[in-house]
Amino acid sequence: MFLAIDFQSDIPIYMQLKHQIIAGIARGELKEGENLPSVRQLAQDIGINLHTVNKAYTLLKEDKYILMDRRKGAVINSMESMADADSVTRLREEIAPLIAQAFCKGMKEDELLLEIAEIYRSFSQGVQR
Amino acid sequence: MFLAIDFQSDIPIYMQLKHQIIAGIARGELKEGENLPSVRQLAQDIGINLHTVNKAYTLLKEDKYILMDRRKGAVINSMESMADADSVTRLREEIAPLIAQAFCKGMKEDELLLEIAEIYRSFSQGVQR
Amino acid sequence: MFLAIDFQSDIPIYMQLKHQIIAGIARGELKEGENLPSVRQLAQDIGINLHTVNKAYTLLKEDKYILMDRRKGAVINSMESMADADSVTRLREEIAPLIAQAFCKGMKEDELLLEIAEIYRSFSQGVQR
Amino acid sequence: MFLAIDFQSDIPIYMQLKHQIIAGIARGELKEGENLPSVRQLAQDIGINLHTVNKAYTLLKEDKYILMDRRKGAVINSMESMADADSVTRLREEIAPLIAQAFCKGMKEDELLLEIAEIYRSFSQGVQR
DNA sequence: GTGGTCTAGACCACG
DNA sequence: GTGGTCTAGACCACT
Repeated sequence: MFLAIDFQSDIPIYMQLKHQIIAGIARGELKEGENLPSVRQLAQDIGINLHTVNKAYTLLKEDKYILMDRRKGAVINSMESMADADSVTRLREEIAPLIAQAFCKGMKEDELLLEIAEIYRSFSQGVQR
Repeated sequence: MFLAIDFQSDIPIYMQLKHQIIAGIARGELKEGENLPSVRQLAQDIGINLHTVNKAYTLLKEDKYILMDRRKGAVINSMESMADADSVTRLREEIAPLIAQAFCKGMKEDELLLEIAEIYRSFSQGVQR
Repeated sequence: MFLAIDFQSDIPIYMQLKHQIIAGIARGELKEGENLPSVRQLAQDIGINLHTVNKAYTLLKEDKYILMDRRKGAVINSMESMADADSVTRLREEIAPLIAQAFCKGMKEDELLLEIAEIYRSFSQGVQR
Repeated sequence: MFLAIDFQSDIPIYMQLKHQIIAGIARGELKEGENLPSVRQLAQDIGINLHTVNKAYTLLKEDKYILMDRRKGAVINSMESMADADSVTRLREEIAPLIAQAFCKGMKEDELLLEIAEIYRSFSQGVQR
């Protein structure tokens, strides 16, 4: 899987990392049981600090996307184990401001829903839940 | 309009302020040409520093939500003037990671679309575009 | 002569006023001996504060563009009386940063000179010096 | 690169800073990829507050002169990336009032063009575009 | 009285 | 050690 980090972005690197790994899971590029590179390895590959990768992995673990195994390192969790009502509530709160902005910026309801559906499908394709 | 700031949140105050004012516009509580309180006034009302309010106003101005009128202070812009292709592109990029998370967390496509539609309508109600 | 003030501009109103009156002189719309509206009149016409117009007139007088006559009010000065080596030196200092920006923004020398010449001619047309 | 700030000037310090850094780029003293000092470092060197330096850097970033790299701090952008049609339009509007003044102050067209060309060349010397 | 500028100092997020 | 955030207080430009 390819990770593209934008060092000029105002989104912290560890957050970009987290987002891209989740996207990889959603697209089915990272499957249950699959190993992520070691913290050291990934940090070196991207050219970032160890701590940064570590923070991303820690957050992914807290959100149940991965499991940290002392021997095998970071492993993708099963889709069933990821599901979590609390997270969905948090997502709802995070998405509302974006929708308000979309509305103000002139997006119609059906336009917005079409876009969202398109993005959703770009992920769910080929992933067994 | 009522502004509720969560001082414990990890979202910066100026960002919460920005979000809530945009939500106010989307809900039609703040209409074109209407004045926002002065930075000093609002800062005092909320109990924060005026520079924090100023930062929120500056961002809102850069994103065309408000105008800084030299005579009247901060004024809500017209919905037409807010529209902007660049912002929509930026929104798309911000929303994608949230949808990937929603998918992983077990939300079905129609569930998601239903939620989004609901939020959208909670805004667009009673606002003339 | 028509004065268009942008109340949203980051350029102070008195400065916009000054610029536009100088432009009027340069375009020959305001000729030597001609009267400017009274401070009161102009302030009311544009919908701004008395002090703001006053400040613009004061600056124009300091820079020799107009004469303040107790009986006749503000009067356009003669082009000969406006000339002033000091102002030219000040202009040079003000224009240099703009040229540095033009260069960085990719303007070629001949492009820049062509533009400047065009602007210059849009003024000098029909004005006797 | 040497930065000379005039604390008596009516031009804000952050603006002088911005101008001088742009001039440094135009003169080729600051090249693509080169690092600017950290806000703290520069603030201390000049003897001003770090927030003032920060404001200058933020403006330079918004105008594409520099990039804020999360790992390396402020970095000079490539000349190609600086180019931007909007900025050129804005420059045109800023330069027009100065030309009107130059005309009124008695500068002839060829005098003006000669001066501008001289300033332009003082910048473009030794800079690869 | 308004926003803009500058200073100053604190704490935190980031790398 | 870096920039980002927030607070606080001062002065000034502008209207």
